Parts: sequence; C-alpha cells; structure tokens
Amino acid sequence: MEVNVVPKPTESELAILQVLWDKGQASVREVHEVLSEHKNSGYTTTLKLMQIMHEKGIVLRDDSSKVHIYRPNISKENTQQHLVGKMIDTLFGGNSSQLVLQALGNHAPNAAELAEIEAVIAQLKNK
Amino acid sequence: MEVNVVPKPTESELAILQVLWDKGQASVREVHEVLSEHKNSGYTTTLKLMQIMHEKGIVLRDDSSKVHIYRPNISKENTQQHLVGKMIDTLFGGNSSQLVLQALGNHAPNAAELAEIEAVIAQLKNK
DNA sequence: AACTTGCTACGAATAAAATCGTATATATGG
DNA sequence: CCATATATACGATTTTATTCGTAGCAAGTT
Repeated sequence: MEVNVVPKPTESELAILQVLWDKGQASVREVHEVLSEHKNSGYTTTLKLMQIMHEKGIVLRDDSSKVHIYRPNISKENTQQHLVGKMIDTLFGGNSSQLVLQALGNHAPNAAELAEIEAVIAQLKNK
Repeated sequence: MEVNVVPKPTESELAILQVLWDKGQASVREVHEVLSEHKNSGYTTTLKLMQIMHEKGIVLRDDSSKVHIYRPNISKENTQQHLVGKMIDTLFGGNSSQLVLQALGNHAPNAAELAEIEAVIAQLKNK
C-alpha cells in the first residue's frame, strides 16, 4: 500500500531539481545555464523537461509573468531518502552499513564531517 | 580520459547481476527463477537481457553446452563504488557524509554493523 | 520416426526518456 | 511602429530500455 506516492525523478529531472533545490527557485534559462556547464543539450530540451516535470507535479510554476519561475515541489531530503533506500535494497541487499562503508571509503570526510558522523553514531548507540 | 570504462548497468541488468554475484554463475533459467519472485516478465525477456549484457561485455558466457552458463564480468564492489560515487555527486553535491547520515538515519545499524563503521572511522582519523 | 520439452536466436513491438525544430507570443530599444 | 531578442508551446524524432512472439535446434520419450 502506498508505494510510489513520490514520483521517481529521472536522471535529467534530478539534475534540474538539484539546481532548483540550490537556488530555491529559478527560470528555465537559469537552470539551463547551470546545466550547460556539464551537459550540452539545447535550451528547448531543458524547457521541455521542466514542462513535463510541471505536468507531473514535481515542480511548481509561477507563470504570472512572461518568464516562468519554477520551484521544487518535492523536498531534497525526501528524494534522497527514497533513492538511498532503493540503492540499499537493490545494490547492498538491504544492508545499510555496507553502503556507509562504501561511501566512507570512497571519499574520505574531513574533520567537520567526521564529527557530524560521530555525533549521529553516538546518538544511535544511546538507543 | 577514461571515463565510462565500466559500462553502466541498467535497472534490469542490475537485478540480474545481483543474482550472478550471489550465485557466482547461473543459467538464464536460474536467474529468471529468482527474478520471478519479485517481477513478472517472461523467460525470453530475461534471456534477451542476458544476451545483451553478454554483447556489452558485462557478463561472460560459457556456451560449450546446450544450457549456457553466465557469470559476472564486472565486480560487485566496483559497481557499487561507481554508483555510490555517482549518487554522491548528483544527489549530495559531492558531500559523502551527507549520504552516510542519510543511510544511518534511514536504517539504524545493529551492534555489529556499528562496530564495523566505527572501525573505519577510527582508521580515517589516524590519517 | 514422430512428439514433447526446454533451450537459444533474433526480429519486432512497446514504452519511456531525451532531444530538437518550428511556430508563436511578448517585451524592448531604435 | 518595426526589428530584434527572448520566452513558451508543442509536435515529432531519436535514443535507450524493456518486453515478447516465433522460429529453430537438440535431446530425451514414446
């Protein structure tokens, strides 16, 4: 019951969401500008994608002026949770610490990040 | 230079790889049997996918007897690393500890897992 | 030998995602 | 008022992934 309430964003949609989460809100052009740094597809492609996302309800749109302004309609945290959970299932056989070990081994965290992680662990141990 | 040496498995291909990683090697039927528990597509679909994976070099095939035997040609660890790395980039802005926090918050690890994680952290601190 | 069963090969249909071209509207500067 | 720049709308195409039907082959059974 209640699977998939949150529409699963595609790869490209995620890239767009990144920008929107970061900026809070943005026009197609602004989003496209950012994406262009790493990807090269045309402006209308970004436009179309954002229109589709709007249809799906993934983003909200203010079209009261000529330049439409979009903002996310799903939270970053929720989406992360969803996708991480899925990855734990499909790639780590449900074992979340395997994922943690992978991530830690991958990119060593700096002192501040380490402290944060330790804090969470301390908290977990208290329960 | 040297991006994408490892072909990125699709969703379905990952499911198949899971089985192969788990069993070490398997026939199409064996794989299909396992997948059928959670998915219901036909036998020939699994067959076709595995044939495609073979073309792509994702799996190796022993076709010396009637029933072909497949085995993975990319390691679980490598693939995990790849995908986790990508997720860190695209979903956590390159900040791996954010992912760690997500994962930990999601599924609380048990005592043994916790110990493992702490060990890794201790190791990281020593450097 | 004919029949059944279980396999691979492979083209083709379907579905989903991404890309783009073109039409058209609107604001703005000359 | 006209030209230009910049938007959106939207159909169509392309690409990628998934699914399946059907043919054919090999081995064992009757």
